Amino acid sequence: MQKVTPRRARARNTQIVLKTIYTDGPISRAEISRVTDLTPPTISEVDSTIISKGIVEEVGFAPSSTCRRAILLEVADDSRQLIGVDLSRQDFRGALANLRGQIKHRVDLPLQGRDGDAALSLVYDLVDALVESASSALLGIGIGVPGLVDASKGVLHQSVNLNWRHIPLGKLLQKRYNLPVYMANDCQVAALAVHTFGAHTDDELPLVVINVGWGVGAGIIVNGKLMHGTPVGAGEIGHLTVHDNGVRCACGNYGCLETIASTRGIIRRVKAQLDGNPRISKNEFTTISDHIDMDAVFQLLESGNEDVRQVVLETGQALGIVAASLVSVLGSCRILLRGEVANFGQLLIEAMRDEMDRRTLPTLSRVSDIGETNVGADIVIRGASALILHHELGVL
Amino acid sequence: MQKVTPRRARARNTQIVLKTIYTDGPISRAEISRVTDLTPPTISEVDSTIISKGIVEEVGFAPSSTCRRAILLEVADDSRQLIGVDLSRQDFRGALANLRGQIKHRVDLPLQGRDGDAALSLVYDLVDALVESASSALLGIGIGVPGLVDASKGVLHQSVNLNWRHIPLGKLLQKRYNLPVYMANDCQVAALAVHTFGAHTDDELPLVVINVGWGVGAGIIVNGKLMHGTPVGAGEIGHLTVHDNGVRCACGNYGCLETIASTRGIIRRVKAQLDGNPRISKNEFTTISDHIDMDAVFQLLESGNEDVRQVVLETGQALGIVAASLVSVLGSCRILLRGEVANFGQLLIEAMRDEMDRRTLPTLSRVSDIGETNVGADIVIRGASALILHHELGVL
DNA sequence: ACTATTTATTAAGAATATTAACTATTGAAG
DNA sequence: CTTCAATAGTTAATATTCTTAATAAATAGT
Repeated sequence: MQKVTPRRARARNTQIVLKTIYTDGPISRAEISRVTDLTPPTISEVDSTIISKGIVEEVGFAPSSTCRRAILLEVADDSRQLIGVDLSRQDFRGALANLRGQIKHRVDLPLQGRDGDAALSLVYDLVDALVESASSALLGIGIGVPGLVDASKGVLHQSVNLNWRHIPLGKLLQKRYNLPVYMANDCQVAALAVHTFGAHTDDELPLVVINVGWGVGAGIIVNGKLMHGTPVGAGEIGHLTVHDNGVRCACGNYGCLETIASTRGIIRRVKAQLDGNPRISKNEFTTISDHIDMDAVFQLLESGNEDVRQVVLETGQALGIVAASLVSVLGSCRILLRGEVANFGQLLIEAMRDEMDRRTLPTLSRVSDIGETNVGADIVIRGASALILHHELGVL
Repeated sequence: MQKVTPRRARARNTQIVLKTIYTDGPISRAEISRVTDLTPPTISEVDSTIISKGIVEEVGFAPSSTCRRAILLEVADDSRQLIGVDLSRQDFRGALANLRGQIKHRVDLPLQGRDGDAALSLVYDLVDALVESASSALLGIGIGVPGLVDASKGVLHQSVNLNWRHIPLGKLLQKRYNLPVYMANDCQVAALAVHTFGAHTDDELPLVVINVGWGVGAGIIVNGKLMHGTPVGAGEIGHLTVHDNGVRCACGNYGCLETIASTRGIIRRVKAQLDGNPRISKNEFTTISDHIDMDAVFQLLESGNEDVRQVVLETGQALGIVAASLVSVLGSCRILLRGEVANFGQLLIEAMRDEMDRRTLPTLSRVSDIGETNVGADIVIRGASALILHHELGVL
């Protein structure tokens, strides 16, 4: 708990005003006053400071009748830039985004198998290039990274693929660039992107974004705040057991969600199905089942292959089991899928929904939702930049 | 988001000071200043107001050498009273508690099958009696009630046994007694009791209190705050499926946790085991298996009955499945059992632990904890009074 | 008695939000 | 064209609060 000084009080009220302009703008001072319950003089004072900083600008007049026209204020979207970094792929990606999370400049650096210090130095290269290209003042650096992240300390405890352990990435970058640095797990950051830039309207339900890729993880937002876990580990659903007698997982247990609902798991099962079912070998994509990748799986599904359909349904069931857990713990929530697997569309989602309904209190599942994310491919980069928005401007 | 006025800033800082005295007291003004980072004049000012209100008092001097002795401040435990009400039992119970949650006066009113308006009027009788008996100023009314509660609106949406639906209990009581009223689900309130009055030291891990009684529910506290669900439903784990081909549950699904890990479920299974195993009928407690209750189950277990032991292990496994879900969603956490079932002790807990370990990421389960609550029989009453402490005084 | 040291209070100063008064703008009515 | 009602926005004065700086108080050792 932090004490409240007049300065902090002002900072907080400024955040409230800024958020109001960000979400409701263009908006007049008088209207801000009504919405926030702050008095007009305070609004004027606060506005004059954020206008002088260039974050907000006057953009014209509101139409009016029988009285003075109101001056409309709007956030100057390009007055600041955010550096969003996505370290969850085979290539390190980063971008400069504006205050709306719109990407202005992109940098991709192929990882080419690097890990450890070499990978770290690639992060520096990436951010160097972005800082170099910035066309307006930088508000900070946001990072989405796979693995266990202690967001409050800026420490990446474990990232298997990068062979990083207990890297104080936050401090390292903060010192090098002298900018605020915020980091979180890539799944969490993706959830933040949906929450901040997504098209959903109701802010009520807890939001869960499940990422199904090489591994499986979830980002959870409750009451507009990211659940980090204390200190780490919220949303680590990939190793929840979903098949009592399933295959062995790298974690040592059996039947983890990742063994079923991950690109690896799906491809493995499709292969197994096809191998046991030689008639399929006529299909051009699968003459040698070793060549199967997710694209091949999608095409097989589209061509009406029943084996693949079964695999997709199984995947949905596995995800449905976990969805039931999420709903039981968090209460009714909105669950969104992300990753290549989302391309399975309604077939997957309906299987998931059925399984969830079967496994959880009807009262809760009835008001819960399952769908796909609508943010697009840059979801992690944009989520990472949203981290900065949240912390620096208090926007949402 | 609420604007910050000087008045609110002061209120917040007062809360910080009060909390410091509550948790660290007896403590001197100078020490409070160091801990909270507020300056000595502010501390003096704030203290003088809460001392004049009687909530805090000077209780002597700190031993000192070579300098002026510090005056120690302490919360006047009995300067205010809290009304805590537990509506989750067959009799309605309530009590007057002091600021430490120590119970000063108790009222029990047998429900005798009443429900609906008759039950509501019994609540009035209960609170009437408590208000009557109050020996110092009342800070508010806290209520723990079974069912789905919208805490922010004070509405009880559903309480099956009481046959209540959408009762605005908060408003009703607030009007009748003109006191602040806070309510939450009985399981949530129990978690709050553990968090506020329990003996655990680290405030880090999320805390989950699982109540196993006629039904099963959990209260979840993350970062010192109760998760309510939005608007309701967090911790409703009773109807998470744990047996794929289990028995039918009242909720319409099959194999819910409640069908296994509840007093009903346990007694049902013990009966079934004994019925299929006639040699046991020699046992005096079970000559007619219809007479079995939880006491009989405990005695059978103590006498080394293998069937009952199996039932307990199964119960632990079912709870372990749910524990795995909790840990996967929330991250590592401390899970405490409460209710009659906790009497099974280590046998149950170890079964639960084993199953959880088998079903969740070792990194997370390793730093998670399973145990029993240490608050005692009045846990709901005390938790309900803790609700008032939190909201009115900001203590924890 | 004097001093060093810590505690606590008092007095003055700076920041902030509020109230009340005032100016500015706009379309419509006279 | 002037006046008026209504709303937007600013200015000046006031109150609250936290902070800094100065002051008083207490205590054990010298």
